[in-house]
Amino acid sequence: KPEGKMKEKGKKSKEKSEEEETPGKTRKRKSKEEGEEKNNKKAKKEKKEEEENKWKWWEEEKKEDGVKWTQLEHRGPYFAPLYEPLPDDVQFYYDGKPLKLSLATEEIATFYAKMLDHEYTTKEIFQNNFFNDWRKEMTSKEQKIIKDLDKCDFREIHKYFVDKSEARKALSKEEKQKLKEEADKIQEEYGYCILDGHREKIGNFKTEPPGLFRGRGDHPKMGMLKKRIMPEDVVINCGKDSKIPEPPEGHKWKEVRFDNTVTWLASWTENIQNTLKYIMLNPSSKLKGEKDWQKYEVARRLKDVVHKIRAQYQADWKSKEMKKRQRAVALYFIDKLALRAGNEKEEGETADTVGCCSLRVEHIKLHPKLDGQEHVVEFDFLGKDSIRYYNKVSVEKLVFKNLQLFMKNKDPADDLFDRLNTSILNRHLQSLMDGLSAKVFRTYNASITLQEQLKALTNSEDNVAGKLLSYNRANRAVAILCNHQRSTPKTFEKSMQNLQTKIDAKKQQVEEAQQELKKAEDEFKDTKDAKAEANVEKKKKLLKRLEEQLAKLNVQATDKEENKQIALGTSKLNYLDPRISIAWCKKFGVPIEKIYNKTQREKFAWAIDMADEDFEF
DNA sequence: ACTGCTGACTCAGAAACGTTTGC
DNA sequence: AGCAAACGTTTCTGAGTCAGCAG
Repeated sequence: KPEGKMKEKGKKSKEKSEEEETPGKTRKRKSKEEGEEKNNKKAKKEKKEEEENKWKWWEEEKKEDGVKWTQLEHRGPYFAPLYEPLPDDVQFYYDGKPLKLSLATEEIATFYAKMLDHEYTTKEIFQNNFFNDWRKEMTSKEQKIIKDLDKCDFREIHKYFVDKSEARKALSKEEKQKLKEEADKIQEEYGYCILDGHREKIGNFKTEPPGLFRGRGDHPKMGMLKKRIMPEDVVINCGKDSKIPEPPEGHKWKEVRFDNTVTWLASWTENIQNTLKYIMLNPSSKLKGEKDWQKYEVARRLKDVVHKIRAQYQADWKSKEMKKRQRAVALYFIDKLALRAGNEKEEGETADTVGCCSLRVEHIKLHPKLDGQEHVVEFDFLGKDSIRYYNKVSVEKLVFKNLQLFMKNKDPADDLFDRLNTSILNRHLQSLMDGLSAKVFRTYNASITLQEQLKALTNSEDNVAGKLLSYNRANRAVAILCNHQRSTPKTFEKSMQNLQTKIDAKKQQVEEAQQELKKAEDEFKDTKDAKAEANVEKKKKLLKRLEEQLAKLNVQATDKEENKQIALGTSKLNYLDPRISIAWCKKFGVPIEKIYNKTQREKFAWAIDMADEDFEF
């Protein structure tokens, strides 16, 4: 099979390139390699076997509509461990005096105590929500005593957990190994299911442990008590003919059903927002992979009609119907800026965040002229996960005029698109193309941007490191488009400095090597003997190596700086058609391992198997 | 046709964890 | 060689999207 050969080649070239990058580096690495030789053989054999066992579901016929599986068997969720009471010498203090708490009250106290050095616990909403919920679980005796959170002293409990986690870190290698083996055993038992005759990995097979709810951003429910999930809360879903999972001893399930039109294995209702939580499969599974593949196919279909759609919404900017105009401007934002759809949310139940359709007047500012540009819209709002979206965009004159119109006679807190919501918008989109909804534009624009950027930035003359920098830059362009942010890593400044120090040192080495080469060349000129000639060659090699190392460091520094506040992972995992990246790898001889780690390769196995270097999104 | 609500699914960054690197 | 810092990976679970249904 040509595909198989391709893969082998990729692997070999990877090993080779890694050797080249560390020429003659220390015996340590070598001896390590030799020592691993034995295991290597075994590992290779296992790898091969595993590869043959891999389920190539993408080569199979698809199931009829709505049916997700015919066989599903699993062990049910793995429940969070029960609460272990504190030792007697670890005490809670109220108003300066030690107070022995009932078991339930103590457990909740530990949730708070564990978070003591987190910023959350300083927030009033967090404290109030916590205290309210805590008091509900107290005995009436405790309720009479504990009336003021400020008089509660959790510090001893806090210290107990800090010490405990440090003790765990300090365990010996053997003890850690043992713990790991125990965890692996649980993973083996509960972490997999059988789906249509194949063993598939489950994504989250553990129930969420009880604790204090931590929302993102300014969440009105932060600090509330998240209750322990019991088997009696859990609905099991499995195949009719398969073995029904056993509930933990002395317990029963809330319900067992056999619904093969859904993909979840178990579910329960979470008590904070009263919404459902599910146990589902890992991204490497057929069920997830097939859906992922399909998502990109829908986005590729959009590619064929996007010009028509754009022409139409531009025409609609002049529509007589206000509703149509709003729809057309909103769609323009979604297309151009990759905004999310923006469903309405229940006020007071969640953090105040918006997407396109739920934008309010206060979230945009109109500048007829700004920094030499015309018709500038300044966006400033909190989006998903309370991540700030800030952008100044020059828009078409008609869009600008329409926005002025939409904002006329409105308060800052009024909806910008008062005649529009996501269901109107999506119904319209569905009528334009089967399967089209607002989020498809994000997928489409992300993927097409990657493809274009890769084309524009990659230089086939570059070495692998240089090509990877281009890849990262293309990836970064997408992350910026989708506003995928991260907090600047705490150690950023310092590690940047360290890198700079290394660069300076390397520069010096290069200079020295240059001088030495010069010296060697002079000597050769004088003596013309073979030894001197060999020396020249040696120095040349050294210089070349050092220069390469310096170049690599410089590339690293650039990459790091450009990346400090941008999260590449989300787009890589969720928005970029993996076949684009794989085609690029094959075309430019970059090993796939350089851009996708093991987990990612498992998730994208379908794409790795089917994409060749000619793939076009 | 719109409204509200629910269910099922994707997508999101932080934090925990494990491995590698550099001193 | 040994240890801590840095870095990459995995886990966790909250926050969205979107379709379908009842009224």
